[in-house]
Amino acid sequence: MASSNTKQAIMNAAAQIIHQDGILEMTLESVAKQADLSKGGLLYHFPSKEDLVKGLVDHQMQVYMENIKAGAENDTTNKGKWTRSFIQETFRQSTSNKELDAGLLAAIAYDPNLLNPIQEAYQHWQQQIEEDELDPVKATILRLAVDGLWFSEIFGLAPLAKELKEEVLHELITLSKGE
Amino acid sequence: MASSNTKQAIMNAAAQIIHQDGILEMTLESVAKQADLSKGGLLYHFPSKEDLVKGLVDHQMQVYMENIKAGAENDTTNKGKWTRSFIQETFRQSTSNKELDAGLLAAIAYDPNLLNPIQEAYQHWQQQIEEDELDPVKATILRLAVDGLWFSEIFGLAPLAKELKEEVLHELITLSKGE
DNA sequence: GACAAAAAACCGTCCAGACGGTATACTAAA
DNA sequence: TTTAGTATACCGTCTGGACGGTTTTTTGTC
Repeated sequence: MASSNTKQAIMNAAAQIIHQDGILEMTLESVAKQADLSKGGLLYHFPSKEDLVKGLVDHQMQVYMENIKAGAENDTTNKGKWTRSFIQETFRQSTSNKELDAGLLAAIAYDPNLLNPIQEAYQHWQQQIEEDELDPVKATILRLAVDGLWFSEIFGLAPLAKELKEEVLHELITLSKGE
Repeated sequence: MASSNTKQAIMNAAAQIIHQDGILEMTLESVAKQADLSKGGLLYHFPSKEDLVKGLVDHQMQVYMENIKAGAENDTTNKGKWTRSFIQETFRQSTSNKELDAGLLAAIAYDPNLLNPIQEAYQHWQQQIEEDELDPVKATILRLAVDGLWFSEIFGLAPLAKELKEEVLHELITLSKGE
């Protein structure tokens, strides 16, 4: 119980360091310090650095997956429900949740294999989106657009002004309701 | 003249290692070996590792910028020319040029500040796209969609099948020609 | 064109520091 | 007294980069 909280604190600390100072600054010591813990204490919860990165990715992905599934299932309109849920949830993650960003970057830096769970989830979503009672090409463009928005936030590549961002989201949702 | 070739070879080597083995494997020694050079020789051309990463980013961005500018200027239709050029060139980069990917990932890992030139270029393009005689929201969505496509290639997040990818490109270009 | 001198390109070794991880000791609660 | 959790000390390895040297290319002069 303390264990679970500490684990969470450690992952938060790691994500924050990655976000602020870059991946190379995320050392066991720096994470431990940020989480107000000793290196030994950290290693008790994550026996290796790879375990830490894996923990980051897996934990964030679990939430991400559950939310998208729930969004699709609770949508009263069948047509485009997966596309819509994907748009909503990815938009939300991209603007508020920096931990998934950190996990993504850490994973590709430390070991591309750690991306596997994310890649599998995406494969599944892409399939749902292509079979969403919409034109597959247009639906895919909607998916790519939110991904692009997320991308722009991660790397700071002309992230959209708040107002434009809201308009883009609104338009994407509208388009997800079909022709 | 040998200098220029060697520099290019070194950057190629660095990009290849990043792409194959990840950022952490890109050490001065591994790059030197891949470029068929000694560590001393490498450090002659790039006095520090940061210089190497900066070189990667700057060189690739220069090409990227020139191509987008040229594409817009050579477009006979005024409406949507920047959006179209951005789509074309980013699509091209995302499918064939892995060096910009490598530069992007290396930069964010080693020092987020190294992303500045890319960020400035994007800011400029975004502005052109918003003033491209198209609906700004729709034009922005097109931009984001190609970025999303690039994103999907970098991280392997459900990269599109070849055929779908072509259809998406075609549709984006069509949409860039206005309502 | 010959050739010395200077500059450019390149090599291999060495080292201080940082890092991941182990071993072990401590502490508080049950 | 056991055990989960934390702390401290320590070790072996790797890495960036400094450095002194060597080879190759260019340049200036006759």
